[in-house]
Amino acid sequence: MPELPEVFTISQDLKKNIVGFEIRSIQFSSYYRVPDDIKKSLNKLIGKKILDVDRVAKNIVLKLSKDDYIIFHLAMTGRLLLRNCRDKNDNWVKLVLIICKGDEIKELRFCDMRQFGKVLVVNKENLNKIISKYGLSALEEKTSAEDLLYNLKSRRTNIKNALMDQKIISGLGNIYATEALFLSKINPKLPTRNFTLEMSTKLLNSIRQELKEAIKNRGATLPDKMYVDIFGKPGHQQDYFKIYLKKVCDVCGSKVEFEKINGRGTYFCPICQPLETTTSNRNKKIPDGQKKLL
DNA sequence: ATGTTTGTTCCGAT
DNA sequence: CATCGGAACAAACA
Repeated sequence: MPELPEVFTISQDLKKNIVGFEIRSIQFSSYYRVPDDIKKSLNKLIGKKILDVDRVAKNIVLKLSKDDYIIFHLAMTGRLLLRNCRDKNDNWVKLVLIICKGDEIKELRFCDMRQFGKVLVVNKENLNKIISKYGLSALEEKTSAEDLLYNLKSRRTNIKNALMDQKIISGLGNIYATEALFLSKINPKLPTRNFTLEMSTKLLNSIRQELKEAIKNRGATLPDKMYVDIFGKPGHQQDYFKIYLKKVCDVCGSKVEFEKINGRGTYFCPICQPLETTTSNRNKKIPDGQKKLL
């Protein structure tokens, strides 16, 4: 599940709890198919100190001494759990960083049921290369509605699909893209080509509102309980979903539509988020006679 | 049993 | 050649 709010929560908690620790050893699970070169580069990090923890898009980045960085991407079902050595085993453990600070020893366990998650060791240069592949940062103040509009217009697809594209704007996944579209009353199937600055502004505000609320609530844990924070605790944003998993629209009471859009389950209210641009056209522009090429 | 599932990457089609 | 969309990746659950 980890989308930006979940990754943010994990990264923030790690920063408070493991900065200053040193990597003492690393354990790999026998079934975890990690490439040998990554295993090797991880093993070279033994003895190094964790200087900082950061988030880049949906990646968690541990900054180590001497220009080394560990990047975790949790994909769909990845977890990072901070445990004491005596704590009972966790499910689906891929690898464990055993870290210490003085006499204090802790384990950072990277678990992943579906094994889509990734771990990578890079230097600053390669980290920057990875960072540069991502699009706008939703939470950064300097990201403007004009920037978003420009990126959206560069693609020929629907808005839902565009929001999921990390090269356009990074951090959103299926849940928060769905929620932000509902908040801004935009139909997920609306072509990005039809966007106006007014819509982009509204959308960016909704994205920020949604992400900030979810961060405050420490992310969302779905009924499958896959996402938990580093202490194994669920988030609470699922209690504040406005459309995701809903049957009835909170706002107007009509039946929520569920449809696969680009392969991803999407919830939307056909009344609050009409596809026809009849509502909210306060612009004086004449609605463009769109060619409906079939 | 078949169809779902929070993400990303790759490949084929256009 | 660039872009888009779907399949694949793997495992558990209903």
